[in-house]
Amino acid sequence: MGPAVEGRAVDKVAQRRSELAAAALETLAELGYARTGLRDIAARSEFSHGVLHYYFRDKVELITHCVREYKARCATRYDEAVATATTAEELVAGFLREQTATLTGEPRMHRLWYDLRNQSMFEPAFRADVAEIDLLLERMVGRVVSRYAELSGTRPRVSSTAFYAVLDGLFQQALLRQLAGDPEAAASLRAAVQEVLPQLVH
Amino acid sequence: MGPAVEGRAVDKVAQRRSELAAAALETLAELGYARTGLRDIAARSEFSHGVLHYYFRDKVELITHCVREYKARCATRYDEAVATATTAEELVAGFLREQTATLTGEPRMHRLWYDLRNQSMFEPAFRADVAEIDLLLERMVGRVVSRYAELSGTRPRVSSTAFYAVLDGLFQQALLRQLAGDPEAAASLRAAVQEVLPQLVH
DNA sequence: CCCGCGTCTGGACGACCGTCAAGACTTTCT
DNA sequence: AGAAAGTCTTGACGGTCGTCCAGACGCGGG
Repeated sequence: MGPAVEGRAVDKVAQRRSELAAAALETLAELGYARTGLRDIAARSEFSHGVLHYYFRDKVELITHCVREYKARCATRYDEAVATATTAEELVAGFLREQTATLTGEPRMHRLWYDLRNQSMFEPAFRADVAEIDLLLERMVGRVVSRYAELSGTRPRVSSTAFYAVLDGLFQQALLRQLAGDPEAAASLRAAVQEVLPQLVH
Repeated sequence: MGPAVEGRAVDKVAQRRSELAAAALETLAELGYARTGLRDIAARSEFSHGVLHYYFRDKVELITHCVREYKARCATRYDEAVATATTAEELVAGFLREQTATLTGEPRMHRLWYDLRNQSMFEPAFRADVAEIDLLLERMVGRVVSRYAELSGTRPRVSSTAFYAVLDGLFQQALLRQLAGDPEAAASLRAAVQEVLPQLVH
């Protein structure tokens, strides 16, 4: 029979799905979407490849589930900096610290995000989830910007949509350089943001 | 024996390589890197799949050659607008016209570019070519910006590297929306650029 | 105890992949 | 004309892919 308490069963299944999704994320971050097979994912977990179809209908559902879990981690990255900063300079410093830390610390995770976002341009099945995460990220940037404006007594000169796109473009260039082995990548991202940001909020 | 005049032979071979590269570009733009096989490419040409290894050592060289041909087309997109504009407003108008035209007219080609640029984050074999194209695009943007500054009697407030990253970020967001079927994608790109640009050059 | 169910393994399937080689066809030179 | 070189087709190769399935394993309830 199934588990005595249904809630427990759901939890157990959900936990295993989460476990497998974590292995999938790690694999995708290392190999990229184009080179990742289900056997690669299973090899990074403690199970065999067959179990993936026990917990997920197919590959698309597995990756979709991955992306959903990934989302939760990302979209709160700067919230602490927003909450603790008492001056505009402090906020910028906290933002830059966090941004460069994630650039050098988790570059593989970020290239995965860009990879999946690109896949959504080809594969409609990914579009809804990608758009949702993108919106979360945009709002996160929006919180930073509006707090900055508040602290500095100024106001944003551009919409938060545009702001997010701008910062994302700068970050993506830095990520390309970081992954190409450029040791100056983080520093020049810092410089570029400090160059651009004051122009857009003043 | 081979052709009588070696120059002709090279031309012939180069032409066929170009022909096959064009078919490859079309296929990649339609299917994306992850889903494109050599047989798909051959099917879009008038030859069979075996010929690809006659003209290219392997898949990587084929795609690399594609990307190199693609580069030539892209990096001069705004040059005419730069050359003909006599006022700053005219230049902006020409830039925006060209940008929105390419967004709605060749979205598949642009998603391919972003796809390949992302692949270079995983596959070192693509890095050199991608970096080279990115540099060409950056310089193209640089020409637009410096001409704008010249015409308007102002000066750029940020480096051309940052400028390129910013515009690229805006374009990428618009492309995502365009491919998701948003009919407002081009209009909001226009709006965003007009919002951001004056802040960065004034 | 053993039965039944949830869980997991490991192999098999057909399809597709990049690569390659044998040979047919075409063109060019002697 | 005959030979040789260049060009292209075809089919095969070993491998990997996503998917599926028969069965083994563990475990709690009859």
